[in-house]
Amino acid sequence: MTSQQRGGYAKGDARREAIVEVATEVFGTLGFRSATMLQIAAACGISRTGLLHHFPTKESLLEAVLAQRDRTSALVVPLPSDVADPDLAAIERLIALARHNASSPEIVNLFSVLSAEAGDPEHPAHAYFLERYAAARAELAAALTRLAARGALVAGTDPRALAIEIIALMDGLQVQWVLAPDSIDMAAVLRHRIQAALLPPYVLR
Amino acid sequence: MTSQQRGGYAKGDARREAIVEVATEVFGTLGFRSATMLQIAAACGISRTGLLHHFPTKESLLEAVLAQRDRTSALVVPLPSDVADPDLAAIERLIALARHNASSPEIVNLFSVLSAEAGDPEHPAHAYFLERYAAARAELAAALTRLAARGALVAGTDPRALAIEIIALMDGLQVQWVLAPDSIDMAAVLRHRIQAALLPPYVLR
DNA sequence: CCTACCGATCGGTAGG
DNA sequence: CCTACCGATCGGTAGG
Repeated sequence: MTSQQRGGYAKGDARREAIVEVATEVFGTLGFRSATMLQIAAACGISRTGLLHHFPTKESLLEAVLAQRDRTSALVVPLPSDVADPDLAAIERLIALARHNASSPEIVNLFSVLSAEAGDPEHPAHAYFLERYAAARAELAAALTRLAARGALVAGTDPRALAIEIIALMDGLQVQWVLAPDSIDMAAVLRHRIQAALLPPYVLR
Repeated sequence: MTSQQRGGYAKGDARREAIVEVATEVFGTLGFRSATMLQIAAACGISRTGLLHHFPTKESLLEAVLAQRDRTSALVVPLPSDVADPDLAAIERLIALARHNASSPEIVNLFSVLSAEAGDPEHPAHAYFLERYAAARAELAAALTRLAARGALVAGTDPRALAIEIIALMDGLQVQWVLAPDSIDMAAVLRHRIQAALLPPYVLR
């Protein structure tokens, strides 16, 4: 027991956070299945069994990585509290997220690789992504439905179909962007598509 | 080469084709790195060393899988020779391909998983997908440019940006479709998006 | 956090 | 010199 801090876990927590960051990069590069605990431990500067002290299984480390992403993605692109139009703001957050992702290749890699890998029902993150996409479709469709009710969308727009399309566009742009970052402006393409669905005077930032 | 010829390799060729089909499914489910030669061999009903007789390395098997996909994708959705409008037909082929893919989950899995995995520069299929996407963007952009010159596209459409968007849409729809096939109509969403870029009297089949 | 281990399995190659 | 494999085993590494 060190006595630098009384009864706290600051040192262990900091180590865990550092491990989760390294694991995010390794899982993003190699996928969950191909990544090994030894590689992650080495990148952390600890032994494999040392790593297993903090995360007893490879799956528990994956859970921590996904939970950390869910926590921080809400923080990096916060919803302003003083917005005049919450539905429009929800859509602008998607564009801001795409813009932010373009400066975080390791996060884009992570979701691009894991979401594809998780198509296999046996994959440990299968349920996570199933729920994640269902929730994303439902939330975005709800916001678009409210916008349609106000006459903000072009006539004949199906909110649910547009929600599926926008989410697909974000994911597909990431695949191309990972391969050729300089050729793809994710935020610009996304913004252009969504703006095309809006009627004047609605303009995206 | 037919299978009736004297002194031919009909038996070996048939075996190789069967192996490539099995490998397509295994690589599509687990990705290249996580799939093992033993799993593929077992699924073929031969030994691992028997498999290595036909494909001396795992990478050579991946090459054969990708080459086979390139060959057959041109066959499943052929370009009709009597089309009045080749540029429009090229775009209709994309929709036909999406429709065809919805009945071939193993092919969708393969490209969804491999294209994400190949974002890593160390991945053996990295160069393949780099060239594949660059070529796809260039070809589609060229067709769209010709359509724009004829006044077939809505004013202000950037052919290259639209090409990137359409390809991203196809890829992103596949990710969602693999997770929830019944919730996603890939061909319908794709057709709707492309139709929205066309001016009357241009109508997609 | 480490050393010391386990049952099994990895991609690839030997001779027959 | 060709094909289509086999059982056994190489040196290393997997997750736990």
